[in-house]
Amino acid sequence: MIERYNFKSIEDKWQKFWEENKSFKTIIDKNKKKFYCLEMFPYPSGKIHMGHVRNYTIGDVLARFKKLQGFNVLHPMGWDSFGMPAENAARQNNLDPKTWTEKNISVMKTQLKKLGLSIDWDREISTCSPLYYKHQQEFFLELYDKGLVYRKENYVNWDPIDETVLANEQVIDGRGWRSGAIVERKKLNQWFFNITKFSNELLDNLDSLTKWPHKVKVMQKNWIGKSFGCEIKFKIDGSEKIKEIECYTTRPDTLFGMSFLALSVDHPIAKLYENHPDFLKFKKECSKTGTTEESLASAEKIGFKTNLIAINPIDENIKVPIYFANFVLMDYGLGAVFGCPAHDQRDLDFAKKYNLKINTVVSPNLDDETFKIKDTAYVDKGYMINSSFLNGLEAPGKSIEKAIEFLEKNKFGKKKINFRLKDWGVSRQRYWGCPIPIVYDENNQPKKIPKQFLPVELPPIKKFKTTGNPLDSDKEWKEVTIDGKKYTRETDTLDTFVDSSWYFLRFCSAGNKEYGFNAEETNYWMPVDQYIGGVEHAILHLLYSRFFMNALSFNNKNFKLKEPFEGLFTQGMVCHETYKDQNNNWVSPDELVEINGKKFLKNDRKQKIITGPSESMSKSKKNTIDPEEIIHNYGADAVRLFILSDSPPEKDVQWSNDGIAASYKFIQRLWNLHQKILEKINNNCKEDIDNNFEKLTNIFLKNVSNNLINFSYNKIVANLHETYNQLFSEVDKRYTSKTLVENYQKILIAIMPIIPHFANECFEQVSNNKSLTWPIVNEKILVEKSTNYVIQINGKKRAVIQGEKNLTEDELSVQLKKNKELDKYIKDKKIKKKIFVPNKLINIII
RNA sequence: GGGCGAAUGGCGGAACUGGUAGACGCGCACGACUCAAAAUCGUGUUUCGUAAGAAGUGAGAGUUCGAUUCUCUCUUCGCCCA
Repeated sequence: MIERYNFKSIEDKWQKFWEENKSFKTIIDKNKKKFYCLEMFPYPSGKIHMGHVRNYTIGDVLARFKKLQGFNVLHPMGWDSFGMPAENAARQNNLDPKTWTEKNISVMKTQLKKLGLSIDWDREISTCSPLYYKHQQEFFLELYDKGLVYRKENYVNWDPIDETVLANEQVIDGRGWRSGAIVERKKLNQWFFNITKFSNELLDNLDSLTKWPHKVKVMQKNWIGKSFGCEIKFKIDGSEKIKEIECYTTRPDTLFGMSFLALSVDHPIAKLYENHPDFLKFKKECSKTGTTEESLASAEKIGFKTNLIAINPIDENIKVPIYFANFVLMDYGLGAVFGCPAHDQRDLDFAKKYNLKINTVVSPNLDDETFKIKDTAYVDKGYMINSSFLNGLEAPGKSIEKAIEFLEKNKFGKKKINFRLKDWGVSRQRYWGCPIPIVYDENNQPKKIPKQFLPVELPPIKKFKTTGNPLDSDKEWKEVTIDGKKYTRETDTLDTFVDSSWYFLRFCSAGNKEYGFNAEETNYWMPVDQYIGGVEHAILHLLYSRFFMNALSFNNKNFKLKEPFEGLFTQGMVCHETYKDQNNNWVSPDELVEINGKKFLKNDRKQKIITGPSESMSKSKKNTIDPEEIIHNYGADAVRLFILSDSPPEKDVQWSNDGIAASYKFIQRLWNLHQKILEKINNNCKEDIDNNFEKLTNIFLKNVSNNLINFSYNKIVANLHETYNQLFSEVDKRYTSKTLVENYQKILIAIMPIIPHFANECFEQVSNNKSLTWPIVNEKILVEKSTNYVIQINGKKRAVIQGEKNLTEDELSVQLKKNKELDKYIKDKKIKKKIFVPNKLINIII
C-alpha cells in the first residue's frame, strides 16, 4: 500500500525551511548575472484573490527558474497601501485606515506565504509607511526644484460622492469609476507633474522596448497621441479689444470648407462676456459635461453665438460666425478650433443645429465637384475640390503640406506638433495618501518644507466625518511654524500612482535611510528584467513610471535610468461561470448544489439555477473563488499547477472545480511514480537495458527549458503529463540505480519552478546533493537514427514509413516500391512529379 | 467610427521557419477492482459511414506539389481609444 502524499505537512516543512534558511534573500554579487523579477505589487484590500495567485505564480516560476540557472535573482514583494478603500472602510466602520491596512497586509502576507513564493521578504515595503513616503516627498521637492512640478488652477472632474478629484481615466461614461456618481466640472488649485515635457522621449523610447507586448506599446502611443498640424491666426471683426484668435488644427487643408469658429468657454475671450447672463447660463450648462474626450463626444453639441466674425486667412471673402461650444477644451490645442462641417461629424452636427453652411472640399473621386455632404461627414481619403490652389491634391496628404506652406509664407500660421498627453494632476483631496511637502505663507504662496523636516507624517485621525478631507479640518496639523514663521500646510495628498511610480527602485535598497534608493544598488539591479502584471495598467501605471524615471534622471549625474522595465508580460484574467437564481440575482458557486447534472440553490433545492457565461471573477457577480480555501483543500502545488495548466498565461483562464481536482490527483500520481522509483533504485540492477530513460529525461528537459523561456507555462504542464505517462511504464524496465537517480533528479529540478514543495521533497529523498543547478540538455542523445517519412499522393497523406535518417530521394523511392499499400493509389498511372523534402516527406503527383 | 488581436472536437487548448491537424488535460462512454458506491487503474473518444473511405481548423476566394500557418474580402467575438 502506497502512502498518500501529505501536501499539508510537506508544504509546511518547505515553507518553514525557506523562511528559516532565508533561501531567497538576495544581496549584490557582482560575480553573478542579476535578474530582477517583479510582479505588480498588490493593494492590501483584505484577502488575496485568484488574480493575485495567477500573477504571483507566473512570476515565481520565472524567478525560481532563473535562480536555478545561476542568476542572482531579486524577487521582492510589497504593498501599494495608500488609497481610497482604506479611507472608505474607515468611514464606514469608524476605523483608522492605518490599522485597517496593516491588518490586511498581515492577512495577505500569510496567504501569499502559503503559495510558496520565492520572495525576499526582507525587502518588503509598504507605501503608506513614513519610511517609504518620506523619500517620495524628497522626490517631489527635487522635481519641484527642477521645474517639473507646478501648481495651477484647473478644471477638474469632481466626484460629489467621494468628494475628490478624478483623473480623466477614472471617469467612465461620465461617472466616477468607484462611486458611480455623475462627475462635475470644478475649478481647483492643483499640483501637476510636467509629464508633457517628456512627450517625445516617452513616445520615441517605446521603440527600444523590444521585450514589451506590441499592443501595450500601441496603447501608449495612442495615449501620447502625437499629431502634426498647424496653428492658424484668424482676424476678428466686431470687437475693439480682440483683433486675432489662434486655432490649432490637423486639417488646415479643409480651411476652404470652414463655416464657423468654436471657442472653449474658458478661452480668454470669454472675459468679454462675463456680464452676459445668457453666456453665464450657457457656461453652467457646459460644466455638466465631463472633461473627458469620451463624454464630450457623446454629449449633445451646444453653442453660444457671439457677435464676433472670423475672417478666413486663406480667402478673405469667407467670414464666419464665432461660437462658444461645449466640445472645445481649453487644455487641448489653443482652446479654439475652426469648424468644417463637411469633413468632421462633430462639426456637421453642430452646423445642422445652428443652420450653418456645409461646404464640401474633399471628394472621394478626382475632379468630382458635384460631391455633396448630407447627413454623414466625409472623413476618408479623397481629393480636394472647391479649394482654389489646393484642388486636385490628395487629402489628407499633399493637401496639408500645401496648405501649411501657404499659411507660413503669408504669416497666417505655422506648423505645430501637438500631443494628446496632458500634464499629470497629482493632487487628491484625500486623507489616506502621501502628504505633499508644501506649506503656504500668509499670502498663500507655496514654500517647500525643508528636507530636515521630512517626512511630513499623516496625523492620526480619531473620528472620520462622512465627507470631505480630514486633513483640511485638522487645525492642529494644518498650522505649522517653521523658523519662527507661521504657515498653513498643503492638505491635498498625492495620487497613489505616484507611490507606484518608483517602488521598484525602493526594492533595490529597501532599508536605505538616507535616500529613496542607493545608486550602487539600483545600478546593479535596475532595470527590472521582467515585469509581470495585468494589462489594465498598460497605460497609466507604466507611463507614469517611465515618466518618473525620466524626471529623476533629468539633470542628474548619478541617475541615468530612463526605462524601468526591460521586459513586460501582461497576464490574462481568471474567469469563472456566473450563476443567477430565478429572480435574476447573482448566486455564488458555494451557494449552489448539483443534482443529476443540474444546479439548484443549496438552501432551496427546488430553485433551479441559470448558468451564465464565464466572466472575470468579481465580487459584484459573485463568481469568485477564495484562494485560501482552495490552498487549504488541495495544497499550494496543486493550485499553482492548475492555474498554469489550462491556458497560456497571457490569455484568460477558466477556473474549474474539475480542473483543480485533476491537478491535485496528478500530484498524487507523481507521488506514486516517486515511490515506484524509490523502490527500483534499491533493486540493484547491474546494467541498463537501453538509454530510453535518459532520452525521455532529455526530451522533457529540452521542452521545459524552451517553454519556460517563452512563457508557455501551459505547455510545460502538458510536457510533464506526457513524460509521466511514459516514465510510469519505463521504470519497470531494467535500469541501474545510477541511471535512475541521475535522470530523475534532473526531472525534479525541472519541475521545481512549478511545484516547488513537491519537487524539493522528492529531490531530498533521492539525493544528498544540496546545490541545485539547472540541468544541461544532452543534445547527443536526442539525435535520432531513424525518422518517419510521410508519403503523400497528390498532397494527401497515404502512408508513413519509418526509415534511416538522411535518405536520398532515390533511396526512399526504393523503400516506397516495397510498400504494397501504396499500389492501389499509383497502379499504372504516370508519375508527373515528385516533391522530396529531406527527412520529412515525399509527395507524388499523378 | 478608428486601432490592436482572436476564431481549431462536447470544453480548455497543442501543432518549431508552409510539410503526419487535434499533443496534453477536462468531460463522456465502456471495462477491471468492489456486495455496491467513491477512489484508483485500463481502453476508447473530430464528424459522417457497419466498413473501405470521405469531409474537416469561423465563411469565401487566391498563392503553392502541399495552407491552422502566407495574401485578399467578409462574419463574429475580445481589448483599447473614441
